[in-house]
Amino acid sequence: MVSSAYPVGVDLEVELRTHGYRVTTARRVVWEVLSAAGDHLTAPSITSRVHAVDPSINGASVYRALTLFAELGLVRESRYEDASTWEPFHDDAAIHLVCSECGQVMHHNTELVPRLRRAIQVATDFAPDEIDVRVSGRCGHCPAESPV
Amino acid sequence: MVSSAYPVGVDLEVELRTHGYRVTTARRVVWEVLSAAGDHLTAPSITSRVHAVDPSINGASVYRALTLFAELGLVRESRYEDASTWEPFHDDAAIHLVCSECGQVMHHNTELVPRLRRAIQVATDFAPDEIDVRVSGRCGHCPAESPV
DNA sequence: CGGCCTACTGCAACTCGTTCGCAATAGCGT
DNA sequence: ACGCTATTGCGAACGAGTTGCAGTAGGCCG
Repeated sequence: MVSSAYPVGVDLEVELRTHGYRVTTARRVVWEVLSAAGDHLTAPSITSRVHAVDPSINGASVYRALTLFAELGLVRESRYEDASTWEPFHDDAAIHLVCSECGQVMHHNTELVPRLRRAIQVATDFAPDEIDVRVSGRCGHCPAESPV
Repeated sequence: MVSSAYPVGVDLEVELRTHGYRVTTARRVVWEVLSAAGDHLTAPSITSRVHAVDPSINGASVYRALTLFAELGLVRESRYEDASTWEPFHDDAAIHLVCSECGQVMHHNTELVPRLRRAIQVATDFAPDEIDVRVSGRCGHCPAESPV
């Protein structure tokens, strides 16, 4: 809820320069929007927030910045419903609770995720890389729907 | 691998008639494709397989059939990468192992999923509905990539 | 078995998120 | 400050998915 509540701990400028990329206004603004939100944002909503800050930044550049950040491992893209969402990178153990009423996405850390990883390694010949857990349901702030 | 390896156990005609829908060629063919594959299929690939059987079936009808099946709870839609995929419905306990080499999607059942559900109920005020677990990694048939 | 009603389909145009090519612009090393 | 070139803005293009409409074909009824 609070801005920058995210344990980002990443200095964008350093990150970019280290990899030989330029620090530009577009990239800086997109990064600000992302880390201020902390949460999942769809690309279109990122674009409009970016425009609120600086309308001269083109939508295509927002996509390009997001793609670059993803390559650098600074953000993660995932698909919810009919749009892709982006959020600052956080580790696997955080699972996503998506409220089907209000659309809010919450995070929850559980020891069961690393355990799941181990279970897969033991039970199958599949070598797990990323684990993405997404739970749909109803959050505490949304009223239970009346029975049909 | 084998056709209809899926424990579908659903008679499309009955299901449709019960709900007052007509049994049409388009719906039958889409259903055949889905249950023959058993696996995750993207809408475009479903469309092309449908066309292989009957080229006169329009793409729009494929989408309409899929949407209807989803409403009836016969298939489930989920988003992988940049396209939505559809598969015959199976219960939550099955998680998805997506090989990033060959793209193959496997299922794996684990007791940890119901446990995860309980853990969420206990630890949060979120009321979980569906749980979707997706693991990316490398399947047993794909060679390990050489170190960079 | 045949005919009618209307759910469903095929078609084509449309929306909308995302990408691309290219000329202009602005980082940043010197 | 200067110049090289990575990056941007723009507009056009793309592709998945949707929609309105007129024609077609399920399937109920007589």
